[in-house]
Amino acid sequence: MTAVQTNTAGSPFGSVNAPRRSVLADEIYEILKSKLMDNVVEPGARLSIDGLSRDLKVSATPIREALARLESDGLVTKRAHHGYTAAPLIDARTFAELFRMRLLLEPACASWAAEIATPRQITAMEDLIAEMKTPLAGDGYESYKAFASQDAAFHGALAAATGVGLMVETLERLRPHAQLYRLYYTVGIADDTVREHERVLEAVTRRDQAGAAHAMSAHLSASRGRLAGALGQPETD
Amino acid sequence: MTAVQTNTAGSPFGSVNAPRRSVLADEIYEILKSKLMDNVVEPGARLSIDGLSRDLKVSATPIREALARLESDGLVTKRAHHGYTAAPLIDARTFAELFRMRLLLEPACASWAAEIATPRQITAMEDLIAEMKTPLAGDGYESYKAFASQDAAFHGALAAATGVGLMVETLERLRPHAQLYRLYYTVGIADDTVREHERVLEAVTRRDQAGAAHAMSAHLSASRGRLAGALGQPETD
DNA sequence: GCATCATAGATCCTATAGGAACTTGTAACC
DNA sequence: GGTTACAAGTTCCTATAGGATCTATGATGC
Repeated sequence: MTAVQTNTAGSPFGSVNAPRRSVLADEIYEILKSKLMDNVVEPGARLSIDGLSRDLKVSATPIREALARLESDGLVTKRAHHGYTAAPLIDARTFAELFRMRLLLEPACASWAAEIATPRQITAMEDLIAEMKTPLAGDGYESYKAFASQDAAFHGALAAATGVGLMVETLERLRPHAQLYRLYYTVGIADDTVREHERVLEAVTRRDQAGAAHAMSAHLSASRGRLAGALGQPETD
Repeated sequence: MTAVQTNTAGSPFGSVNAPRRSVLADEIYEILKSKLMDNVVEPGARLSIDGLSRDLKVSATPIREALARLESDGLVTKRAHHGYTAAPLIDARTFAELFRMRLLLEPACASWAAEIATPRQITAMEDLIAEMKTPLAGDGYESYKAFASQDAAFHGALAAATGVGLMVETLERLRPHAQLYRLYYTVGIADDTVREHERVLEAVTRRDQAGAAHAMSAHLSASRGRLAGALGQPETD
């Protein structure tokens, strides 16, 4: 945890001359959420309120609020009088549940998107796929993280193309990519993923709902198979 | 804490002699969550931190924490420097999305439960159905609330019977019954609901996965039709 | 050597105080 | 009558202080 005080104005969070559009607690929330999603804070790591207060040079109050929100988000766990801990790394059971839910939700998501996605949304998804084809710069860990981020962006854009806010929220809540991205490090980046995304988007583009659902189902099953090895378990089906 | 610790008669949180298993912020969270889920706090109502602090006779700190958690839960909304508001009543769009997601999730839920529900879990669901058949005591509003609570309990038990924690969480997060129960007041209590629950459970009991899914799908479609009138919109499909 | 107890330090939790921001009411002006 | 400016009151937000709880370490007794 490094100090955030980078501004000569004395405020940790930007110019004192600009009107505040958010409050400190919101900003702390975003900073901590980012660190948790990016695994800058390791899964299972202790999060000390006093420590964060010192590091971020703010009082405990906004820290507590931010952590309370993150608890409800499922990103941290809290034990009374003991403090907060970053949610643990995904285990085999959660992995299985996660893919089971994804295999229920995301083919339907693709099908719905095939029904009503706008040309603009489709173009945006094409751009995301093109971006995924660009060789990634940087060393191993960072490139896997970037890949996972692109992967997540494609799935997120597809959900948004359904126009069903509750689908977007439901998938966001599962946080598949934040939970799975570390597994990419073991199994490597898969060109297959990009091709599978392309097949999903082709079906969406030609308004083939069943095709989109099938392509997404195949993508998820393959993804599960690729990642399962990283968990030290063989694929079960 | 001195005021609460020495105040036996007026303590909002029970006996001062019992060891505290939770902290004040947790208890405030439960109290407020209960009031929001039960609509004791009206949808759209202002929630004043200072007001709650005075009413509950605690400082603003645990109030703020509890509200922060409830914001992430989706039960309240917050505007910086303006305060918190109870989440608004369900509108037609959210209603449509809610049933769309339920029709995706809950037939699968019933199917999964048909696969692995234990006899004990099935018996518990039978008990819940029997309870729903008991004529409800009390006046209109309270009986509709009780009915909605029983309805929710049956669906919750079914989700638990899948053994998939993420399914339980996902359905909990949608909070269908807390959002819909007010609509029961307009359309009345439906004996059909009980019969539909019975059909779902019969299929689960005989391990008929497709039958369970179909029965749940029929139940949700019928429920949607019954409740849609209360929204001032005709059923669209 | 092991178990128990006491102590110190760290951390968590809540109350309180003070400043910032917002809302409402009133007076002055056109 | 409508508009603008200002003041007062209310509420939100954060820092600080103090007490409660937990953890680790050392001392003592068996």
